Amino acid sequence: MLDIQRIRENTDEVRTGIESKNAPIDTDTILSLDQERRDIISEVEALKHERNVLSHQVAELKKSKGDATALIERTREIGAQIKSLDDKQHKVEEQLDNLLMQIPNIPHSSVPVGFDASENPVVKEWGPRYAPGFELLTHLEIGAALGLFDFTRGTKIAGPGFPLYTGSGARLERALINFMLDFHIEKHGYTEVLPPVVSNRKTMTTTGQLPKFEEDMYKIPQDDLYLIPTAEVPVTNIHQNEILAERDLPIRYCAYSACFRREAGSYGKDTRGFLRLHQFNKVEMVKFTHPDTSYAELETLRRDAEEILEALGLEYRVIELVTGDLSFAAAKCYDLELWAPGEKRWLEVSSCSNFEDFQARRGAIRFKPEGGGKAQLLHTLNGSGVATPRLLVALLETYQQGDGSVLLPEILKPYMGTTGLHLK
RNA sequence: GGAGACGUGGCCGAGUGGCUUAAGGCGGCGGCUUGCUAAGCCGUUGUACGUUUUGGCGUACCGUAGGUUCGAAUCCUACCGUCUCCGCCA
Repeated sequence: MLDIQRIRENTDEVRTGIESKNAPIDTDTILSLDQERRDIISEVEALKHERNVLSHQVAELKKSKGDATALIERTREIGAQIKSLDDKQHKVEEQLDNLLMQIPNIPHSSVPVGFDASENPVVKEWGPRYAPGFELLTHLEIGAALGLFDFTRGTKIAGPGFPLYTGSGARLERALINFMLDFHIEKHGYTEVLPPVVSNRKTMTTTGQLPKFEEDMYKIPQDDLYLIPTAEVPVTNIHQNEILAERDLPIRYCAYSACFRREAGSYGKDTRGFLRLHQFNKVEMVKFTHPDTSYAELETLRRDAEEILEALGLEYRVIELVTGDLSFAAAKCYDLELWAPGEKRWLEVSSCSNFEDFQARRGAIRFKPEGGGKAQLLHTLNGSGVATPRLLVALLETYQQGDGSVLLPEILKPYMGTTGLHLK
């Protein structure tokens, strides 16, 4: 959510920013509702002040056995006016809130202006192109040969997009999760958390999934809960409605969670194998930072994700998102993409974003400045570190051998017990 | 799922319709003292919104939302949460 004061005082800047995200914005309606709201408040507060004064006079009169009938009559009238103005104020505020909640975050000034993903610049490329002297298989062919997963039975159990990992495939999935968690904890100083995989309406609203993207979520109506699309949601809300000490910033959490996405409207795209799933596993990093350091923290966040890919020896590139491709809540975002040699394409495995105070305002996440003064909103950031399904794809396809086996990087040995996945 | 108890400031805790501008304490902050010394004394203390001549002024906030009343932390209703006991359960 944007600061209403910012919309009021820098209307043009806000409008330009929103339009660069290809989102329409009706600032006129917002500003007139804002004005109406403030007018009502002034009026109702004057009436409440009068009522308070008169009520004290009633108390005095009653104490001295005087006649308070006229005063009581007047106060009763004021009460009725207050009630009607209160109702009006609630209605105006509801309309205003609804509009404000629909407005996306404004891109940071460093973000290149562009219409869509086709204009995203590549800002970094790393690693050698893997070119063995044999015909490369896709992860689906490798997995089928080695018995790593079973999409047919996953579909039987739950439906398409819900994968069943089997044997070494299940262990490899678990190994990757543990490897990434340990890496971030030990090398990058994150604190591990293991959050609920469901969240309530308020929590989903803080991070920006609601109210705009209700259709993208799995919902449990009986209990008014949603399955989380990413650990970003519960972890960012750890400090919802809290005031933190400035000296405790930045706070860095990493979390494993299963993630659930309906992917409504994306049928036909990437439906094969692991490329797009309704349920997948991801290690997520979340930061709570001082506003002055959030962009430096975005760079190290991205670096923390890159190091996972480098430790696994996988070729990757970094994309900077143009304004038109930025998500609703993000002010700036990098995507990390792995090269999948079997699929012969780049696969997005991480998204590292700075949300500035957009989520913090929705969730009332603040810090108290060291030298005293008012609590102010902090900045939230998050990045995948990283998502497993596409990581698994790139890993299998990169490390496949000519004989149908897969030779995994040494760094996974402590987690897998072996580096070789062989045909039975 | 059933029964009961309880939700008050950063924390503890008093408060049964107007003398609450939420007592008192702890903690924090500022100052004084420097032979009460792992101390003592004094002062101070939250959030949001509106308004403003930037000094203030006003309004609201005692789990949340309604209601009763001239007036609600206090009375009523619903909901949420915590704790205890019972039931069920990995």
